[in-house]
Amino acid sequence: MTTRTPKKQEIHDRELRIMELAREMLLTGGYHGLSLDSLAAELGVSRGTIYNHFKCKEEIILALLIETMDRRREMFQRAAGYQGVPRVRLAAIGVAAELFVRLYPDHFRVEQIVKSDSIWDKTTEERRSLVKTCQMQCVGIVAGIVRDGMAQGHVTLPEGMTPEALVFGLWSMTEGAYSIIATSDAVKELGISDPFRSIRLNIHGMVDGFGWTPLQKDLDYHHMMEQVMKDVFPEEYSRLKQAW
Amino acid sequence: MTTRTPKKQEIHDRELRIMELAREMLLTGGYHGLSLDSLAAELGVSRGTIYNHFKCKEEIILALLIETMDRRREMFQRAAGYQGVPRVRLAAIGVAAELFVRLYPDHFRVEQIVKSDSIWDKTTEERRSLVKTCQMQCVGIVAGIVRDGMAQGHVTLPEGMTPEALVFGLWSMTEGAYSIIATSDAVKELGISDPFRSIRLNIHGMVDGFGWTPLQKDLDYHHMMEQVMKDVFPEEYSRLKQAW
DNA sequence: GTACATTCCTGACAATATGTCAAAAAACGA
DNA sequence: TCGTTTTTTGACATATTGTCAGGAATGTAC
Repeated sequence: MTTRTPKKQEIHDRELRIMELAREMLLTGGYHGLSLDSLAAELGVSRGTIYNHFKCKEEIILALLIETMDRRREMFQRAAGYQGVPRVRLAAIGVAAELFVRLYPDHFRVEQIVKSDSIWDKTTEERRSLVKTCQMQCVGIVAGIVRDGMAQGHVTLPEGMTPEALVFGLWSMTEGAYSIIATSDAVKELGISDPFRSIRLNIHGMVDGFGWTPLQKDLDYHHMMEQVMKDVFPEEYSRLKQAW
Repeated sequence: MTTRTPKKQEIHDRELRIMELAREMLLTGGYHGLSLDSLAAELGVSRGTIYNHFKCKEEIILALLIETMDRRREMFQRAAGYQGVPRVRLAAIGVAAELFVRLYPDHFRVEQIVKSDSIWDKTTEERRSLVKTCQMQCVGIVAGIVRDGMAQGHVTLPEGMTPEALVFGLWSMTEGAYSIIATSDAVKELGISDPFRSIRLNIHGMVDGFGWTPLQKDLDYHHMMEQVMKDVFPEEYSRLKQAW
């Protein structure tokens, strides 16, 4: 199916190379660093050929975003399947989120660009809906764990608060934290040596605040998260340790 | 001092008009919506004149960012001066943050653009340091309240967690939430009718999680925040109500 | 009021983008 | 091998940022 004809194969391979190179350029030079002129030159094709693969520059960026978003969803799914009480499974999601952002730090660069620019008008409905689907699935996975916790009587949310609202809080905190870490050197100047640990502590505090058992003081979450890494994300874990 | 000569006054006035119009264009069309060509045309001057005011397009954007950041810092300062126990003062900061983002929704648009684009190289050191100073001052104000709470024995942070780390968590959550609200319609689809309320609940939960007294259940924070609005931000409050 | 100095404004110019498309080239199929 | 289809090309149209020499307006001294 992949190698129907040599030509098809060549085109398919080129698309991969376009995205690889585009990600590199975007990472080093931001939106303006991704020049279709240089991209085409570097690839040894004309600019017209690039437009045969993608309708416009923005479509390339969105394709890059979807690529990593998909990877994150896959990691979330694996984490959610971890054996244990719901709160531990929630912590496993945290492990996945942190591993993801540390393994693919350029993902946030791309996300920022997508958020800042009014690129949505130019892109195809198909790709846009892919982004949204991916987002909602991630939220759904986490909300499912919250529901499990409630069903098992481990946590009761305040009046008028839905599981999705709690997930929204978790999502906001991680999203905001990673964005601040990536774009500001404020964290260093605040004397925060390990911002990821800070966020973990904050999230543990928040979950504790809703009385979700077992509470932080009754379980060694730090040790547990190490375990999750080794059990669920062995490959990613070793890759991260190599990089550091 | 302001009206030294008619000419100086004219130039000064024009700078205000440039920023006003630039903000408008940036808000409606993002980074690319701000075209110096149209800007100059609309203002009835040549593009060269714009460059007499600002070194480059990015400087205009940064100037806009600083303008609103300054306004937020001023609001934070007022909130921190509210009479009450530290936790209530912290809630007052929350009121300020929420009022700010609702009164100046375009601020986040500008912030996203600044974060996404590699504009920092092009801008002057002077403006860049203004941004950072403003950030650090906001954090400092909130961290001071946390320190007050600790000094008065209302809260004890976990081993190895600094007041700045807690502020980092609060900052992340609000930053992330406002960014998600502004750029994704996910919140609506999640059935979250009032995302600002959701964030308030999450933050209350988090502060509760650290055992900061008086706890949420012992004080009517909802009523208290209404009071803060009327006491500390009467003008902003009425302006918000008008807009809605 | 006039002449001179200074400041300010202009619009053409260079450089660099993106996106389009007719025509050329290559690949395919019988 | 030859006609058909697909793919690639590069010139073109259009738009944008930033520069700068020269000209216009303004301020100043007498």
